[in-house]
Amino acid sequence: MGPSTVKSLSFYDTFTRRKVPFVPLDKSNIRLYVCGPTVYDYAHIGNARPVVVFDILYRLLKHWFPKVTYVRNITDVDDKINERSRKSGRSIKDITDETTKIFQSDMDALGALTPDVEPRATEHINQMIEMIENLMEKGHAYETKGHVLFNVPSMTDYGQLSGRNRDEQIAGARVDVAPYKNDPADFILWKPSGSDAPGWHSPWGFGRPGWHIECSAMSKMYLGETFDIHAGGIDLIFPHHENEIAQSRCAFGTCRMANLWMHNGYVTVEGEKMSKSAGNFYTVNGLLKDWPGETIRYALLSGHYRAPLNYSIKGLSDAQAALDRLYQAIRISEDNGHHNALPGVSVLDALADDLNTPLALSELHKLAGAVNKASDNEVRNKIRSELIESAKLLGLLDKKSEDWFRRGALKSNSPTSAEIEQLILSRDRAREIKDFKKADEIRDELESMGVTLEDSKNTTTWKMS
RNA sequence: GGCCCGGUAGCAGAGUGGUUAUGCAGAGGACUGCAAAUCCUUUUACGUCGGUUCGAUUCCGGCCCGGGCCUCCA
Repeated sequence: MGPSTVKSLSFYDTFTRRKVPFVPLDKSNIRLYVCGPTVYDYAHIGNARPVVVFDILYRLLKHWFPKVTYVRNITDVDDKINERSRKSGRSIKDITDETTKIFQSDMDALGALTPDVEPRATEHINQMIEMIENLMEKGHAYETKGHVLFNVPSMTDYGQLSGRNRDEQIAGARVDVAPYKNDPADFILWKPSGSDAPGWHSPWGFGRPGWHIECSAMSKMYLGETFDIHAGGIDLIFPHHENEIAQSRCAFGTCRMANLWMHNGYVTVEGEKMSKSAGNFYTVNGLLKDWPGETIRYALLSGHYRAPLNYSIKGLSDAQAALDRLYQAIRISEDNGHHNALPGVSVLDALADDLNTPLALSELHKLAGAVNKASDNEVRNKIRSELIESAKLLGLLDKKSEDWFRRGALKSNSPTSAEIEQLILSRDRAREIKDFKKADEIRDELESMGVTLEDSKNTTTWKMS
């Protein structure tokens, strides 16, 4: 082994369909945009995947560069929201405000850092209108019957991200072409609102924006006309990101919107794609009632972000077991001085190579094994610090290990800590007088309450099993 | 129809042209009053048929199987 060398960052770019070295536009400020949620319902585990995966990207970039600006939008104007409002009788603001709050606290529970900016679409209507006017002036958009549409044929190299030409997509279209479109591929920038939908005054009458324009307008506002990385779920490649590119590049006259496009794979349930429309989804909020957020996070990281991830309860319990092992390694030497440790090179390398989180996790386990095996205290503490610093990059192991193992608050029927400590004391007394029958009875009693004891040389610790 | 991904041991899941992934589960052992945790040893692999090669799970091609996208979608 030579001296430890850290690889440079490289990521798979959807646009060029290959792994490319990361070359910042501006080393002093890395600019990252990730498509955020449409706030009308609880986030499901599939919505959480890009949040967690690109949270690691954010952490990694922050480790590499002095400043990163991370923008994740909140889509709070959308026909699905309108429909939810109509059906529930609740106001749109009520729904979007509450859903946003739940989303933020759920993602927080998953250990995702808060983005630097979380712009809401409804607070950027003016920027969108401005951009649409710009597109019209340049001949890329037209108005018809209250709708403003982007004219796809006006952009000669449309379709590069998704790798399909215009004829192909028209030939394969599953949906009838709206009669007001000049070209079947054209898409909506602005549409009219009646009394039943939210709207804003615009040069084209009272209306609301189309789906794609918010990301173009808000990324421009916070990150500029061209920025480093644009990321999101794989299903956003077409049409969402393709159309964002069309809007931004045509409005600004740039040759690219983002330098690098990253997309995470789907989460499946029982091998099938999970989606709100299919109804087969697990919400993060629901999962948090049964599992620590860190476990849910670990499970999301156990597969490579571009590969499909099959979600299962088995996967969660595997993740929990894996975290138990990591926390156990930290636990055996809880209070030692910090060593100003740096993340392990192997962990950094794994993440630097297109966010290889499964490999990074395995390196964490190797470090944990090294901690367990270390005979020298000094060495053990050093590796332990390295483990903790490495895990930070993955947003893991940030709790006190005792808190991790005593996750009692999760289950309402669990005994209190005081009750457990009391029983342990009784058992200790029994053990002192070698009444092992009684000692074992007490342990069995605790076990039946979900508490596992661990005797060490001079003390007994416990954990929730 | 067009385009794009995969198929690795019991499960999950990396990776590599020849050398241990990793976690869980299984087997044996150490430690323990007994356990738990930990440590040691250990059993199951690379869809299929060809090609390139001294050598392929790893590269190339055919085939089989599975999945996704083609204007709701993370």
